[in-house]
Amino acid sequence: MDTNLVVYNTLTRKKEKFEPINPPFVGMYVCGPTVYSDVHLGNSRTFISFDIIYRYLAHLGYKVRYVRNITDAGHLEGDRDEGEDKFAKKAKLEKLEPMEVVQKYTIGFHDVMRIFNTLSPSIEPTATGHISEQIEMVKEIIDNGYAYEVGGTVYFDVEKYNKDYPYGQLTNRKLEDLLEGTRELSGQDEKKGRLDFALWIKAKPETLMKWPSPWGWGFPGWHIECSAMSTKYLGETFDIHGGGMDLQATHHTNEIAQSQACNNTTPVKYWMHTNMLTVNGARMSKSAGNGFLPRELFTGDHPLLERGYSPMVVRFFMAQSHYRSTLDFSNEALQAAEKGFQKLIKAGETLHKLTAASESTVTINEIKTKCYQAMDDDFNTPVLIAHLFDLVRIINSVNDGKEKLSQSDLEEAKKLYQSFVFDVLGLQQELLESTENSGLTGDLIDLILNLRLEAKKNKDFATADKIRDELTEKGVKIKDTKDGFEWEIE
RNA sequence: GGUCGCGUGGCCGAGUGGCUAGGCAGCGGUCUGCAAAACCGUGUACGGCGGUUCGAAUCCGCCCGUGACCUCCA
Repeated sequence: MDTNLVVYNTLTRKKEKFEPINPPFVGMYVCGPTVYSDVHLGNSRTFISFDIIYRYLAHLGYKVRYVRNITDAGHLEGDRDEGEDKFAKKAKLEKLEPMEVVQKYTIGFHDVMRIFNTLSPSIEPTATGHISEQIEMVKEIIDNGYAYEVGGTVYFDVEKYNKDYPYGQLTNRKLEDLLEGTRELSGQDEKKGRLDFALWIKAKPETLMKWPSPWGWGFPGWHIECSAMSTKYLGETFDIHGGGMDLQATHHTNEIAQSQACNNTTPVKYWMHTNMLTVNGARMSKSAGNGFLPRELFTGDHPLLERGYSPMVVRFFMAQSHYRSTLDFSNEALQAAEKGFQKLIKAGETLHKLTAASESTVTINEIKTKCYQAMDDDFNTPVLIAHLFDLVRIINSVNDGKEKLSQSDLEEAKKLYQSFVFDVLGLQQELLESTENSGLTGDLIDLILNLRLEAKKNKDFATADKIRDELTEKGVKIKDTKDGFEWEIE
């Protein structure tokens, strides 16, 4: 199959035509969360971005195997292979078993993903579930001469590797430059090279999460899980590997080195990285303490938030910027997104009430072409949304009787709307009022508004306005129509 | 210090060597008893200074500002 899709490849720093290795199949691996704490909004952005990418690939007809891991072991506090285990630390803090920590935050992560309407990956493997695969991989790397063991810990020999392959390729750096930015080895260090990193780490007596291995009891290094699991489920070379930009320099660089050293082949054809979410211009991060939890955002329970914003508003807000751009968070920007989102969704409702004319006065096909062009250009969702607002204008104009759509164009418009708003962008209608509309409350509001209608007919505008003002104050928005009214609860 | 970005009208945010991005807000109009919604019209934006070019916000150079990574974080 042939498409016009072009993707930006971090590896080459260029946009490239997307040509999967085994079409129509596409293998995509995305680095998932380390489940030792709540995911914040910045994390969510990456997964929402890749959700849209996944959805669009599927929409184009690719058979995508989407693998997103759960890191539930082996992630140390520092990346110098000497810090405390993140799970053990959290477990101590919360007086839990490490696996209880894992369970708690895995469930929390899934909840957030569901609320944001992201599709589940095809496979969601865990590090602890693939210890033997990781051990096999480490053995292989040792056999190939790119790793060495010191007292139960196995290190990757970066300088050796760099003689054969470009270690700093992903971030366009030379080994010398990398070495410069690294501290000297201290007398106590057991690694040979300053850039060497652990593939397998010897357990200390107090280590809780540990497994037997050829090098004694220990646990895997952080990077090896992704190499092992991507190889297992997607093969030695697969199409897309994604993750946040912050993983590029260390995690992904090491991942490439490990896979290459083990399998003797380049692991990934297209590397894709999403940019950071910022707050007041600075990166949202756990350590900076400026990270929002999704829950705080929805309820507005955060000092920086004026009020809450719904999950779909947030999703729409994110889609309004390109995944490779930073996105800055502010109340003003969110409120603008909220209005835009509502406009888009309302037009969708209007679309289904339209009646067809004998012929069209506007063309839908042109917009459709532009929508595909936008997404084909490295998943350019902000441009896609701009075109969808052209469709919105047409829908509303037809509704106002100013433009006309033929039956076939009307069908085309519905299809277009469904495809891009719901299937690709993954937005949903948030009809909080729908249950209320059908209940007693709805009946009562209809009753009141019918009384108001009579007042209007009698030119008793004082009463009519009073009813409207008071209902508005209670959150019932009223729109008068030609021969009646519409209302909705805010 | 090294690597890579970014700087677009009131706010957010795309983009292209010459042709309207879009959303929100504002202003004027249509509609309406008045509103709301919708629609129409409206903004001569691209950090600064040079250079290339018939033409640059878009390419090049320098400068200023700012951010990310190089140390845990998507």
